[in-house]
Amino acid sequence: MPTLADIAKISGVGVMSVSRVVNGTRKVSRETEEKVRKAISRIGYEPNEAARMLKGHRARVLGLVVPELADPFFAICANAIQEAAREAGYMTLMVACGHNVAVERQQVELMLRRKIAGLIVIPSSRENDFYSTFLEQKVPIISVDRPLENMETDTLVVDNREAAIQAVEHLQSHGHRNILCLTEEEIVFTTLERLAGYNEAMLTQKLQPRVLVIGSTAGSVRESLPALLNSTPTITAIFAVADVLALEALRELRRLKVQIPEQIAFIAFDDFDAATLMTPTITVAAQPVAELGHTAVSLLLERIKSGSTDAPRRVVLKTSLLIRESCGCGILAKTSK
Amino acid sequence: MPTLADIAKISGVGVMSVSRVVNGTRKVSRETEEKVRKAISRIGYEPNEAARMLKGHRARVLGLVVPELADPFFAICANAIQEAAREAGYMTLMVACGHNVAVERQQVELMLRRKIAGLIVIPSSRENDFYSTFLEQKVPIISVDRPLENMETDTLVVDNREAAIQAVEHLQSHGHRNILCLTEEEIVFTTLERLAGYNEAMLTQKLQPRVLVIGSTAGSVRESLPALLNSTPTITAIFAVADVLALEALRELRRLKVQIPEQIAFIAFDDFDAATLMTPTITVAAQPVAELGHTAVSLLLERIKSGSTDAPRRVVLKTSLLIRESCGCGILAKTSK
DNA sequence: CTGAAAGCGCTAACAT
DNA sequence: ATGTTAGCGCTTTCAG
Repeated sequence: MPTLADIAKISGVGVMSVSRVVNGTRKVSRETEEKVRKAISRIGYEPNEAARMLKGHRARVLGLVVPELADPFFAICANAIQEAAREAGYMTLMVACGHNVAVERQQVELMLRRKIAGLIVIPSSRENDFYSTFLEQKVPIISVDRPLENMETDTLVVDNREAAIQAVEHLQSHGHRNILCLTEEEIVFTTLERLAGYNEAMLTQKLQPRVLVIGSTAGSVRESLPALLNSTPTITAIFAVADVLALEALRELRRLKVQIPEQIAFIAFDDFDAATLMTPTITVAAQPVAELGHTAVSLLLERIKSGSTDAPRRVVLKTSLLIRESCGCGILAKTSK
Repeated sequence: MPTLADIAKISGVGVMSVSRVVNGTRKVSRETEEKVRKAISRIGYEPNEAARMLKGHRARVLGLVVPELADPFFAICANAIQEAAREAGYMTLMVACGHNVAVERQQVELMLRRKIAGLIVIPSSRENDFYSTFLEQKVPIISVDRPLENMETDTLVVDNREAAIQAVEHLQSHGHRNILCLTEEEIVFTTLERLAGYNEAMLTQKLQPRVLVIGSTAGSVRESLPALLNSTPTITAIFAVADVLALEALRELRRLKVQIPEQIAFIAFDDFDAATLMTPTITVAAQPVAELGHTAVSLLLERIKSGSTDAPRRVVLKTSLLIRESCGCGILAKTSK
């Protein structure tokens, strides 16, 4: 693999001329450019990025840390991020840390050593002290979907609370008063916000919030849901704060032969594939996932280019309630309960 | 950001001693090690990977090229790859090229400049001449899911043909003789193999293959499927060679109020989420997606470590037919047709 | 076991 | 417009 110097020797010009031709940094005479191009195309040449970076420059690389890629939300978001980064001339160093903070901490340090220009992170947990090293080195960070608490970084989230309120109010508009909120054990920011929205919407209408916390084990829904459905007063609607929860619950309701939306109306978070395939189709609060990714890159690049250390920004994207059948909208003769 | 030399100065030892402590390369006396560690923890130190690489070493980085991440198959595969790479001490430079060869070509060259140690690729097209540069520079490649044609690289695929045969034979065992194969316009390797398997299974039983090619536009199924279902002889079963096709077809069948499996039995490729959520649940030919990812990394690392240029290997993983309801297995009184 | 020197491939900063 | 020089931060090499 030939170096700049090799090309210089062959084409009979100085190294800097070659460098200038390769990078288009400054004017070079027609003929030297010709000579250099000829030499390059003859023996081939690939600039060595490592050498370039030694001059103190940062790599044209963005770091991306997500909890995992198997989850469509993260995957679609990562896809959009990669795409946007690429279009801006950056490569993407990606880590799926398996929801594991130890891995997150270690990999993030490795990214720093590789001199990434900036970092986009969907934090796996509340623990995030290790990101301070980035700020010390003036490497900008943006957190997506969940904030990095107590960190002076840009943040991009969706309006989870408002989305939950919308969903619950919609169920209420169908006459439901006993609405169950299905939430998860692991306390992540988004879940809490949605739960808060649920509570707010219920209390505003002076309704009693009823929350079922689902453990992380697969059979967890199966254990707890049936009993709850038979309790008094009878639950007539369910709001699930995450798609995984919704899927499990729907499987269980299906097994119990519960009619949706007649016996139980249902609204879930996230517009998962199956939502339009099931009978009935599922009404969901949809997040602008790809937009989240693109926006994250824009915000980050802005910081990188300007080098500004102004007060961190918090950008909030809107969700949209996709009304389908499971909320009861498909049913013509809906009697109020 | 302090350098090795800084640490050396502070701790009052030579740079090489510092280097040796940091890398654990060779024996260092207790006390120098002590001094160095102290200095490091006092002012902090992060090795500069770029400088390390200048000595001709390749980066501990694997390249990963996939068509996109929004598709769960690629996402789960990428997830497994990242995980396995990380566990082996490699970072992952990832590109989702949007099924676009031009992007693939360009990004792959950038990876080369970054001195990646090896490349894992799910090719977006048949065009792949640009990968030859890697082989020239002795950077190993492994192609996953689809082979790199005419390239001397390791390949990891699943047995698509056999999977299709299994699926079609299963439908035949239910008495179906008029089985429609739903396939896509874009001619990718996997699709062709599955189609070939379908044809083989049909011809073996002296049955007439019937293939419907679905265009890439969303409404394509809606246009062509209804007419076909009314044609003679009546189709009684469908085999869809990809999950996207299956989803579209299932949506359409649902709209047409076609009973599955009574009127039409159905088997699809890929174990998509919705398969267990729909009514009926969908029988599928499932690929070992995560295993595909892990195996790819193992094979690649083997090459990287050994540096061997032996004949390329082709590893074939088995699929499994997950029998659920849509094939007709749930129906007790199944009359042969 | 330790240190000094050379140089990896490139570019910023000066020369010319 | 072009060439020359001096490093960037590290490790390989060779001497102590």
